Amino acid sequence: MKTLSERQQLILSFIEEFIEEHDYPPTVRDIQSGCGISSTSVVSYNLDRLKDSGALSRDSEVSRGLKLAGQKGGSSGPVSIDTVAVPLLGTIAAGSPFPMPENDTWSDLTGQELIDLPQAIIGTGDGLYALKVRGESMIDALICDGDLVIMEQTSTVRNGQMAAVRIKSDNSTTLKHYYAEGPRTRLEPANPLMEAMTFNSDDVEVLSRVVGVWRYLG
Amino acid sequence: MKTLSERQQLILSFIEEFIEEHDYPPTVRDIQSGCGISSTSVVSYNLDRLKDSGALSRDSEVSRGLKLAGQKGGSSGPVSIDTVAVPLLGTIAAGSPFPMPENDTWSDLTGQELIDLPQAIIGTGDGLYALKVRGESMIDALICDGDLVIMEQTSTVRNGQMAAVRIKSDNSTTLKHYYAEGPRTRLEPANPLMEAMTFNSDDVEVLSRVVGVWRYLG
DNA sequence: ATAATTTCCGAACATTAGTGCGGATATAAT
DNA sequence: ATTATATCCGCACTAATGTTCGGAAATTAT
Repeated sequence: MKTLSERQQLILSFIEEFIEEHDYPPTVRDIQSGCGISSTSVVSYNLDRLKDSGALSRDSEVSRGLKLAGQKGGSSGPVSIDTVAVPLLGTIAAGSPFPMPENDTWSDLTGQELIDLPQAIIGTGDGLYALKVRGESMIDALICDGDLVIMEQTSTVRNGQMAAVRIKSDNSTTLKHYYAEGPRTRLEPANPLMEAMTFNSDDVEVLSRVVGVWRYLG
Repeated sequence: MKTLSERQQLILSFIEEFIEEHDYPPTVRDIQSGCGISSTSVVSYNLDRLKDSGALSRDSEVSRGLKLAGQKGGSSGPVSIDTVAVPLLGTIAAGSPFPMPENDTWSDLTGQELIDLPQAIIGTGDGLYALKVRGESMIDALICDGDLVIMEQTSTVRNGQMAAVRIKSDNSTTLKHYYAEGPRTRLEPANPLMEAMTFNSDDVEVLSRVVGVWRYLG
């Protein structure tokens, strides 16, 4: 996709702010003066470019006929808050390969099932994805069948954080609290009743960080 | 306050629907044809009445310069979805009394901390409340320190559901899977490695049903 | 009934606001 | 350099749109 020019980004953010303030979209001339553009035709031109790029839709010959892409309709009824959509990439089960967001996969997330989580408890949601747990293989991590695990794709975690780690020597993947201790790395189950284990640091590979766990009991 | 005429209510609902569909307000003439009104001036007249009654605000000499009263500001960035606010009533820890939403408490929820959960995964949210877990006393239920437990106040649960139950004879409260088996009641820990226990049915009291568990690992 | 008030009508009117067009400038490709 | 291509400029044109106004019709008050 073509990148948006500086002016187009300016226009886009101006439209956002204008709607935020007035609850209706700006006119071409509002954008003109708001973005310091010399001619209305230039605004019109760039609006068409933005339309081509899919950033917004435009109703022809309609004043303020702008709609930002991804803008949800007005809401009544229950309260609305900001949420983040997290793609559900697959399931984890004992023995099965650990699903990871590959670069190829990211671009083709269309049709993926999405999990909506409140932004307040999840953060920005950048690089997050979700996995559904199958089976009881994660009992040590206090995670059971049916749980939804929210993960952040990263290879660096701080000590004490929970992560999906792969033990290269026996090609297994588990969720453990991670403690790098120089040449050795200690992996500690969430269940304090279980024993921790240590490995050579170059034998463990961090695949993703565990951000949260959601268990729903209908 | 003066009651709105039939035509004014019609106009009001038309504006709502129009915004719902287009994401920008209608023009005077949109309203005219949409509500079958003979003259634009009549629309303008009634818009002024609606403005007087506070039902909407109007920007003078601005096309589509309408804003419905009580309309939420437009949202950019993360998507907004319907959510349910659940009050956080307190904490559960080993030995401490189990917090329950008393009738008195419900009426005075002002200032209570609220947890927002997506309606899609929580349901209507009726009678729900949240508790924060302190300590490791719930390990058997695969629940650890810091977890947020979402509960529904009810005294009737179906077999297999997880509930907060009180054992009268020793005045303790735990979270267990509940199985009524005639005169005896079996309580089964979520952790399949642990043993189930059975009690006389009139010795166990169901306090609340466990709807969900949320674990956040910053 | 009569008067006062509200609501409606139709038709202009005056801005507001989207679009088109010739040409100037820039930016990228050959 | 030279051709394409993308942006920009100013201006005019026209459609879209809010407003005004005299008077009719309906509703309410006295």
